[in-house]
Amino acid sequence: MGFDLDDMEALELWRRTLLAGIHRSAPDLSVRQTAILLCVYLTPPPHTVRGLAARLKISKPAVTRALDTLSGLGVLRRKADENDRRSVLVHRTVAGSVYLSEFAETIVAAGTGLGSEKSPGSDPGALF
Amino acid sequence: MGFDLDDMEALELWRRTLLAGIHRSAPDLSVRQTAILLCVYLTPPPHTVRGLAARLKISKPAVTRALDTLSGLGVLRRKADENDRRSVLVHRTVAGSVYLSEFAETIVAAGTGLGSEKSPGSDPGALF
DNA sequence: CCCGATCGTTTCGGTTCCGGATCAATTCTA
DNA sequence: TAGAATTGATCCGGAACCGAAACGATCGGG
Repeated sequence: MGFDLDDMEALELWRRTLLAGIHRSAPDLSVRQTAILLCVYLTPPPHTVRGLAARLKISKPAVTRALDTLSGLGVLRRKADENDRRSVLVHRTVAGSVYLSEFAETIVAAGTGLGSEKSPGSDPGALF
Repeated sequence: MGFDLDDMEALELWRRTLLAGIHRSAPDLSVRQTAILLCVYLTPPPHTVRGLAARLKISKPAVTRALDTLSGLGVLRRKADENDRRSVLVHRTVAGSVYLSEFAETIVAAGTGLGSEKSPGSDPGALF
């Protein structure tokens, strides 16, 4: 699985993806909201408010508000923990899977044909 | 330059990078501020307010305010256009190059060892 | 030399987000 | 079972951001 990415390609990948995301009419999430969404979908459950706050090193109210927004969009779902009813478990949704699939496609599309742009005379190690 | 990235790897790359960015004590830029910074550094000059606004499809005041923040951080510099003094040209700075170099390293670090995590039994095409 | 067009900025009103403190509900402990 | 601890939500004041509209400065055509 040759996965290689030099500094310039990394920045160009990021630029293209952000550009595509801003252009997209879909509700664009903030950095923290996106991070929460990715954590819920890519790391093993269970996911609680305090757990997400600790993992992202942000405050609990910030997580609560982000969950309000994300669940309002339908890409996430809150569910009471039956074993400890103080806790709230965060679950995935179909809409969230669709959203992230499209987001992944955006990133991949931004990365295609990225390694073949090196101008022959450029110093391969210099960024700027 | 074999650059390959499947959907799951793309999302995981994004998650790790966002996480590292949030943890970093450095002033975390918004999505649009980052996009402006990357456009200035990765696309050929000249860069004007209206040009950036058009490229990012955001309003001119949003660009002006982002330039206020970014130039305040020292990662960008405004300079009057001598040929057309209505225009403002946006230039790079050393601090900006340093900032983006570190950002690029963050992305690359998030991407290292990303392709060797496929569990053998997983359906390679299914995201969730 | 104007007068319209264009540029970036500022003003304005409104929305969103933040962290600390606080709260009610629930669980744990002595 | 009473009190301490924990969890998530809410309140609060402040900061950041947004787009539309208005503004001054500048350029260009007639």
